[in-house]
Amino acid sequence: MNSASSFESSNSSQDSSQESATLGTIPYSTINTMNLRALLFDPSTMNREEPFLKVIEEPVEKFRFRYKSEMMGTHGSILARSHERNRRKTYPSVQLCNYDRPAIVRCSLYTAHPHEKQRTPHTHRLIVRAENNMDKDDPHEVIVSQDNNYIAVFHGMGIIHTAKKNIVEELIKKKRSRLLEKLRVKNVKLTSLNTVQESKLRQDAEDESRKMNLNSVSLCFEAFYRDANNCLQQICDPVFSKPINNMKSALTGELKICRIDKHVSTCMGGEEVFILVEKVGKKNIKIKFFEVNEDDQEIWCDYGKFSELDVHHQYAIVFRTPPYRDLDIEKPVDVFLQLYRPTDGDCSEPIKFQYKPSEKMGRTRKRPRVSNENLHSSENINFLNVTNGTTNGMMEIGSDVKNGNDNLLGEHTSLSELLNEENGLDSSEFREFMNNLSISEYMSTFDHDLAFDGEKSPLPKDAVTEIRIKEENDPPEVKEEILGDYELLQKALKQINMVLQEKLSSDVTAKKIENIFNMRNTEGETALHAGVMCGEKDAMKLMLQVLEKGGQKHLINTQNFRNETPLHLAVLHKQPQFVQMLLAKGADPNFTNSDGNTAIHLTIKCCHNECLTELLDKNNYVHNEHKPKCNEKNYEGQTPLHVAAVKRNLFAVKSLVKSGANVNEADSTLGRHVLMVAVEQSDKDIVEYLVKETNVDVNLENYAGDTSLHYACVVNGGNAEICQLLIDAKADPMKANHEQRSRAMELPLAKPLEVTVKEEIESEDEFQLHIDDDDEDDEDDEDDEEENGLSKGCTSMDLAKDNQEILNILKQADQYMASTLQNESLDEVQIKDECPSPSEHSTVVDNGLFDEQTLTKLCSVLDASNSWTNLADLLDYTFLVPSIRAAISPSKLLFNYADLHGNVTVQHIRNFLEALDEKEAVEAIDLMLARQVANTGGDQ
DNA sequence: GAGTCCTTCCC
DNA sequence: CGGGAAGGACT
Repeated sequence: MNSASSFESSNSSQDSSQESATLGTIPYSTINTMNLRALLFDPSTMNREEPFLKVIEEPVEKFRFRYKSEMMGTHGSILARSHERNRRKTYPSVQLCNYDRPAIVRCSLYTAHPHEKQRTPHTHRLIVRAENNMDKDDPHEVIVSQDNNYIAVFHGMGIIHTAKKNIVEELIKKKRSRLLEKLRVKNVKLTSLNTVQESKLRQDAEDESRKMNLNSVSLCFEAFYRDANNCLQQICDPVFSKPINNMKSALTGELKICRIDKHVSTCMGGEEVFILVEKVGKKNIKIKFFEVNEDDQEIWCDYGKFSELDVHHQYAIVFRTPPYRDLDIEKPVDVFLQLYRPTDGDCSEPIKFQYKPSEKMGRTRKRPRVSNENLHSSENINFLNVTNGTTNGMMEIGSDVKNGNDNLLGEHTSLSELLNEENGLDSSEFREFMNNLSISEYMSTFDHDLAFDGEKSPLPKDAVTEIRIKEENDPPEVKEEILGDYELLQKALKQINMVLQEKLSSDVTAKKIENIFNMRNTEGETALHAGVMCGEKDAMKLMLQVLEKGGQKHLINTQNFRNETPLHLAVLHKQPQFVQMLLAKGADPNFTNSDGNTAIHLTIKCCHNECLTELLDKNNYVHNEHKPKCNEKNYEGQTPLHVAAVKRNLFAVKSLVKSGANVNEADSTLGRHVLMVAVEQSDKDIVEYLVKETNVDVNLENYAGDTSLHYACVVNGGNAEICQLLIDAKADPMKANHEQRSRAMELPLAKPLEVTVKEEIESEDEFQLHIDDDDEDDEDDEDDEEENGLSKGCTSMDLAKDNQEILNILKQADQYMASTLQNESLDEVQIKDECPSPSEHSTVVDNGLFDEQTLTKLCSVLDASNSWTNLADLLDYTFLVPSIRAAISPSKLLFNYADLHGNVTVQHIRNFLEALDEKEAVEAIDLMLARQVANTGGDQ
């Protein structure tokens, strides 16, 4: 394509008559635009063309630029791209076409600017190693002729990375020799440049050096012949190779995920994932999740959720997974995850990631969930059958029930009797409870269902697989230990019944009961867990009573292998009545499961507000020595409030706050408090509730020094509504985080090659602006720094600088703060020694420039006359003008800016206004100064 | 003064 | 060759 473009450009300057001449015998009129291109590339027409250069072998895309100091020894040379495909070494080559005499083809190093017209010699050196171990600089020349088919091959070239300090000198050297050569064509004797030319050269070199991309170069090929004066005459336009990029540069560097802390997420998304990455720019990186079909076509994609505040330096990103496209998947789905750089579209190698079905919280297996309504559904009874595994088991239960003598719990009367024995389980309360308990009814239902449905009914799939897996995996001798939920429950009830029948002494009974509640299934669960799982309300009542009366209340908190207590399971299965029942019998709500979650955490994770209400209801704790703790952190470091905010559950947030949860508690992973989490979730309602109805501290910062406002400015591109809420709650937009400001990080990492000239210029301006900002910061002296901690880091204002809407909101706070600052510390007006103003009474900006009266006056005058724009110019705040123009009072914003950001004195402003001939304004300031002198004098 | 970037050095 | 890192320079 290079040859094509140069070819076309060489033609494009010619008018049509020449063009038809160029095309030889073909009459111009017969050539339409469609076949013009084809004609030009037709070999038969080509040899009638003007000479041109054609790149035959492009150089490799990436090559290591070495510093001079690295150049001892050999380091390989620039090969051609084709070398990557075939094994033989090939080198960048060009062919001179349409030329029939020997010629010189030259290769030198140029910038890789996207527009060829703007390419200039590059400051790096293109060298070829010579015999004496000396390096010869470009240009490199090769003679072409018929002998080599007019092909120039450039081998053995390397690129020396010119050190920063030498860039300008190196450029001047190159430009000088080129200019001399050019001038010699007209004036053979010329040996040096005049002063004007030299200084122009230096100026150009300095300009170019500033914007030169040091990590991308291009080879420039030119063709010459020697004229009678031995001067080089150009044969045709130069052509350029495709860019060669510096392999070692961090800026064009490879995107890479080095490590990830988890590679599975539920399909609901929202899970926090940490990745370590090779250097990225926080403003120029995305995390892409995508799925491909069998044909490797992308069928779904979404992006990890994070803000620039979640990019740790340039090497780690903490993000939340996006939800998968289908939230009801039954099986895990494999997807991929990769880094994506928007500016150049570059991607890292994808790594595997898996979405798993959204599970019943805390459960890895699916179990049939039983609610009271379908308590005795045939499905569940069938499950029981299967659990028993054998007909034998079925028979056992069936016979138990039919045979009234050695029964489970037998019938009502015998049960009542049993309970009346002097076993320590006797009490009127318990008797009453048992009288209300229809065990026989409960059992007969069992009987009925068993007899009725028997083994005929289809079994629930999950139950079957679950059991089979167990049986296959477990050795036969422990088979009898494998108990399903129902089986376990049955066994426990049976044994309880037996114990109660046996009329033993109370301590033996206690021992036996303890044994019963130490029976575990394969999940490490007791009959209590099983009772919850099965939704057996009556059985639960019985068991809890037995435990209580037997004095083994602690067993109510027995944990399964995931450290879940029956209470955990009650909330996981969204059974508020069990929660209440368990709490009433003394269950401890503060046990944590293996993820460190209390029942409160879990119920919020499950979004079950009824259970939460029960957990937090004081009435449930009347006889319970354990009170719920609302500020406990799980192993993710979250308090229940954090979870509630993540789940965007306003009800839970409110309930927790009312129950004494601390709204200012930080999580232990990032130091986020609830407000910040709510902001991260863009949950306006929770934010509003927190700022308006709780004692939340809006200016709390996380470990990184970010406040909620920082987040509000950047999450999802910034949320104006939430910013407004925070600002109204007195959030401080000038509070800086702990980030170090580094210019390099603010520059786009890699510029797309397609970038237009205009864009380049614009970004240059932006760069300039940053420098200005920084300079201001540098001049904002240490006093400022110590007083406000403002000097370093990034403020919300900084983060919002690309979002006009939010910027305007933050500016309101500026106004507010300016006025409070003033009211609070008007009498502490500082006088600065180093202040350049001759006036002793120049006030320092951070105490407010003007009193209210004066400010109002100034604003009305300057807004009316529009002189505020001129003042902005004089104060060097020209860049502010467009953003504050639309404000009700631009002057006020200007003064606020000057007050908080600049080191402008009242005297400066006064003098500028005088220069602008704003007499009324000057007068107002003078009046104010006079008042201040009077006040100060009075005080002393 | 720490965090980055640049350059040199080394294997 | 290509990767890594030390150490100085630069914000």
